[in-house]
Amino acid sequence: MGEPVTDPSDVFAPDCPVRPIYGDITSRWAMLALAALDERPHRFSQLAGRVGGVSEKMLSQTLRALTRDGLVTRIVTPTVPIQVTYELTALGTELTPRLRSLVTWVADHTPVIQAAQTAYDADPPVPPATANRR
Amino acid sequence: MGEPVTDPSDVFAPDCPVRPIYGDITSRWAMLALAALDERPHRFSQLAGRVGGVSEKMLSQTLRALTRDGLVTRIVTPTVPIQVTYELTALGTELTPRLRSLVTWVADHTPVIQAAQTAYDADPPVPPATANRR
DNA sequence: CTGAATCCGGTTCGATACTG
DNA sequence: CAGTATCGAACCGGATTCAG
Repeated sequence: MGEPVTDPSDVFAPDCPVRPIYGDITSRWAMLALAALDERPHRFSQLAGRVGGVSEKMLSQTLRALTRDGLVTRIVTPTVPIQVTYELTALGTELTPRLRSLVTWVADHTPVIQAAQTAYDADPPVPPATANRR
Repeated sequence: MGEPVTDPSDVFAPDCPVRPIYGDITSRWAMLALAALDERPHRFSQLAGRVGGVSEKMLSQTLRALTRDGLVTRIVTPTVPIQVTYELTALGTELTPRLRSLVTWVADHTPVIQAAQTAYDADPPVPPATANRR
């Protein structure tokens, strides 16, 4: 009966609660939004401008997820037109250094990694042998 | 002419080379594969068993990307049946601590974050007020 | 200005079957 | 054992449109 069905605290378990949260945090735009907010609070449109390539939809969606996770605060100033500012919460501030550490590492090693990619692409291991040589 | 079109070294630039690499590394299964390999080398089927919920296709695809990035080594032992072992490269070993730091943080704060989610869901900000109150 | 809602094509994902 | 081929299902993400 009481087996090691799946320990919720085990990241390797399919239903580990850490997975979805990790997904929120490492998502394509979340990393950039958090990096921007780590510099200083931003308004929606400022973020949209800072995070190159993001659509309003994705930005909105990303910010909502981060706000829901308690990493970002959404502050509405009832001016007219209305104004909304986003800033990191204490929790968010605690997280960003680790995220930055990761991003920085990747940035620092990008040349090496790109070299590895080029080498790999130049001589693809186990090439499409099975692929129909039409 | 020569404007600050987009600085490749700027993560906020849409074409920053760091983005795709970052994507490889933080992808849903990459994090788990790297975590497993950080413990010790694994064979394909061992990884498939360790990483709960991953399909062979995704595992294969993930490992190929990591290998291409120079983070993982693929070692083929021509026994019969053939045997393939994956292990971290020096580069990969350098990366995993930062990844672990991130995962550990999330794991440690999962309760708090889940509480935030629950609170958020209980009282959705700007609820469908506009939604037709028929 | 700040988003939410909708439409919708393209990509990704997972399950299964099959090959070397 | 270690993957690849295939196919339908699910999700992602952009453009557009509209409301508060």
